[in-house]
Amino acid sequence: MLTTAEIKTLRKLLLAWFRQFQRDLPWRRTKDPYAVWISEIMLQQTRVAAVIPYYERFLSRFPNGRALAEAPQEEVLRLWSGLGYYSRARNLQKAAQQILAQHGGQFPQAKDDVMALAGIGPYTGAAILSIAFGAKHAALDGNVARVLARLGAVRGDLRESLRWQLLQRSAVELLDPKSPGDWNQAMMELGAMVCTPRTPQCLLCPVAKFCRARQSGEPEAFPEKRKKRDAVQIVLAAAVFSTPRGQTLLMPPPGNKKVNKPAADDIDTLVSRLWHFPTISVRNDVSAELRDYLLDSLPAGNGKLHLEPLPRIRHAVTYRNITVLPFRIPAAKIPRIPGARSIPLRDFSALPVSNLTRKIARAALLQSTEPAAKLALKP
DNA sequence: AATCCGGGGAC
DNA sequence: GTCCCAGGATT
Repeated sequence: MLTTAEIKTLRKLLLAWFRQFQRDLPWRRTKDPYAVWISEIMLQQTRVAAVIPYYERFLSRFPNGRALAEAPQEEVLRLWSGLGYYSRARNLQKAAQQILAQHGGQFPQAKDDVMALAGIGPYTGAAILSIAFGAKHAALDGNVARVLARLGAVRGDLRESLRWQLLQRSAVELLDPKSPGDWNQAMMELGAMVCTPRTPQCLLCPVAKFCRARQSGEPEAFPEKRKKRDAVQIVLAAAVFSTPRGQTLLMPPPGNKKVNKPAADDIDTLVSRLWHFPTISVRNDVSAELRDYLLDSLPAGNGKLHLEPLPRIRHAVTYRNITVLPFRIPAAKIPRIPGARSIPLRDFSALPVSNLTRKIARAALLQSTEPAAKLALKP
């Protein structure tokens, strides 16, 4: 436990450090609640470097809540394509529509109203309210939890309910009531830049003298590592149709089916419910199973299918290790399948796709015998 | 309380 | 290869 005087000193030291050394990030140049909101959603479980280009593009395409609320969902997903956790984008637009309908397009300032928005939980609500409105809410995320666990030498799994509540109380106690937004960002910045998971830079830490983990001699021993579930191996086969003009075929986002518990190799889930190559989960004879699947889905009389194996692709999502075996299928024209689209293999920017689909397209391009394709790839 | 959802940079 | 990231929704 820290004394009141120690807490005041700690606040002063950390805030001074933050104000001197903070990174210049795009969302720190504004207090517009809409912009702060977009940044906080994008930053969920996603690193700063990955977010920056998406943030810039998204705000330039959707400058305000109304533009976001009134856009086609596919356009929102298209701007999110590649960032992952696509329910964030779907919830983001839903919340924009809530704000338009219930708050006249103005981002709400009451905590209950903010927490009622789709995709906004305890962390994000506190972050937006403190940063955009200066409200006194402590934001507890993974970075802050680690910093607090080290400051107090907290043992055990931080995500455990009671322990998270303990950390939440610590966060509230330390919160600087004079500048809650800067304080929350300072705690996160410290966690991201100094008090890092593996090798904390205690020599650079402005509050090291208050840190019990440092006093213990092994700060990196906090917090306790959490155990992960065993990985499942999955093998998929994907069809990459290819016309002389460089067009290929993508299947539309799968509709929402009422499956309680999808299998680990459920294709709809693995393609993130976005546009995707014709894909199946395979067991034994890969090309034969893919051929059978295609002959079933294609209109009759499409002739013979020539399947050329492409280099295999590795992709990891949560607990799944996916191997994709792509096949290039030369075709004079793209077969007509209801809902499917013909698009250039070289440019998927018109449709929302996951990075798994991008990887398959890239493998097909690299393998292409067309010289121009290789030249166009490398900048 | 557990599980799931993407993806990749840092180590 | 492993870890985990400015978490939230769902069950």
